[in-house]
Amino acid sequence: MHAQLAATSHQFPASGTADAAERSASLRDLFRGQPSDLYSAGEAVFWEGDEAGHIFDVLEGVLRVYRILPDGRRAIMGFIYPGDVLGVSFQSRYLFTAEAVTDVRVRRFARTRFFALVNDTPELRPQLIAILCDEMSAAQDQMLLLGRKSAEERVVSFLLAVNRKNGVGNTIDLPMSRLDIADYLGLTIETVSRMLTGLTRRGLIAPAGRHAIALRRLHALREIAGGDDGESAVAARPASRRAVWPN
Amino acid sequence: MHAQLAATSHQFPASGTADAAERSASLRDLFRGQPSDLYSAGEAVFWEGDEAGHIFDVLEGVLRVYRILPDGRRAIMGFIYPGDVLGVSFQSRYLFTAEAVTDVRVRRFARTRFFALVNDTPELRPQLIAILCDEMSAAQDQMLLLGRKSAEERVVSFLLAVNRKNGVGNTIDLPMSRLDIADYLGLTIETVSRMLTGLTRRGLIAPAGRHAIALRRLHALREIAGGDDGESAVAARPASRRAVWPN
DNA sequence: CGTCACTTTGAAAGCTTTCAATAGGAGTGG
DNA sequence: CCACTCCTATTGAAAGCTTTCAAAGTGACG
Repeated sequence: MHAQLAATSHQFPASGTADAAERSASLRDLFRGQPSDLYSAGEAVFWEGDEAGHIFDVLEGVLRVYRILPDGRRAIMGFIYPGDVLGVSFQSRYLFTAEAVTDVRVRRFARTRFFALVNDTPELRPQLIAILCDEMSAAQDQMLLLGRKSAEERVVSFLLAVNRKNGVGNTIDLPMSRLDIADYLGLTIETVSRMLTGLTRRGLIAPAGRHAIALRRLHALREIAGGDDGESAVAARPASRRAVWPN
Repeated sequence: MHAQLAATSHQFPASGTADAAERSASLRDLFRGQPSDLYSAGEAVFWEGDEAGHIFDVLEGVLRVYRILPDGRRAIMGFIYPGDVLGVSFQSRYLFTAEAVTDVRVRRFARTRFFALVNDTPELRPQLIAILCDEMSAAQDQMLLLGRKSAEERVVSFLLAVNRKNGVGNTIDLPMSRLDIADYLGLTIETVSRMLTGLTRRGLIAPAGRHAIALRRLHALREIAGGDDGESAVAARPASRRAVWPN
């Protein structure tokens, strides 16, 4: 349930699961009617340090958001999927660069107007807080991963997170390159590759081409991942995405 | 300016620097009149997974907030200082344990009532968003540190962050143990110790007892830290803590 | 002043990275 | 439609940084 991949975004529940109150005024409805922009794979949507002019609703495609150290080392803070809202956790400037991994379609909304509207709409305010809390939760999962997990645990955690967020029946799509994955997990491409090879050899996963992997033994994988988040945690916290401001 | 240490808290400007608008209704004013609770060093204020009943204003002392993997590995998500507000980024449950590093005095406020009040007070709403954005910013700094910095860079980044947040003339107080620092930086106590020894040998720092360190050559230290955040970034983003909702 | 916990230091081991080369795929042009 | 080229991914071997294991040193506290 916790959007581990989306360090800086929030995925709303599928429309079918929204209750009446939420359906009547969802944050993402604000983007309805906004013109949609296209970005080709590799293009930047905005740059770290830019004036934070807009907030984005991702309709199609996947983005990576990252920061870079002066000497060029890159750390990817998260991958943004369709249904995520990108850019809510900024004040005046973007804290990272957002780049299209695949071709991407987004709707843009002026940040100023976005906050003004949310501020004026009582039903939307808790949703904004919920987004930010989800982002913090994902960021903390990632800090735990980066600070205390082994290479294999990181890779498996990543695969499971992708499966939760975007998986279709235990097969996951990985549109990003190995370098992207490595920079997200604090590893090198070689290490990521070796871990995937090892998991394959043990029959835990089955790569299908470069950008798809079938997860074979979810239970074993979850055990490897560390078990700190994921299904078990979800079971323990079923309502975590619901109302924040208890009206 | 970004509160790198406070992964889950927000430090308000000193009262003297607050402008008129902020002074009239600061978020922390909500805690005025609340009874203050004392926790001895080592005591937990709340536990990960607990129902998130309260939000805390830290008056004195330092806290550590952490998560633990099933096998016992610990990752400290941040240290909370006086002036920080703890617990705003939770939905229904606490995402981590908060424990007193030193004796601590806090004011408690029911989370439900806190959000209700903020929701009903237009001047406070942007402040809440600002807190959450600052937390995200700190979390991202930490992800960059954990994912892409060397042991020495991590230790120096930490020292500089403490100096920015709590330093008095280039001398910093480190109330937490080496184990706490290690678990915060994704290292071991031995590595932290070795890095401090190395920095001392090179004349970059001068330990004064176990829990205080004088920073000798700030410029050189900043260079080691990686230069991604800190003073330079502050210079480039002077107004980042100010208004969020552009009224 | 002694004990206990924390910190520092040393040496060896281990995991990940680095450097290097091979393999595999996608896209392009003939 | 196939061959060629380039980019990405995988694999191998050695190096390096951090950890682990162990022991000595230091400081706080009773």
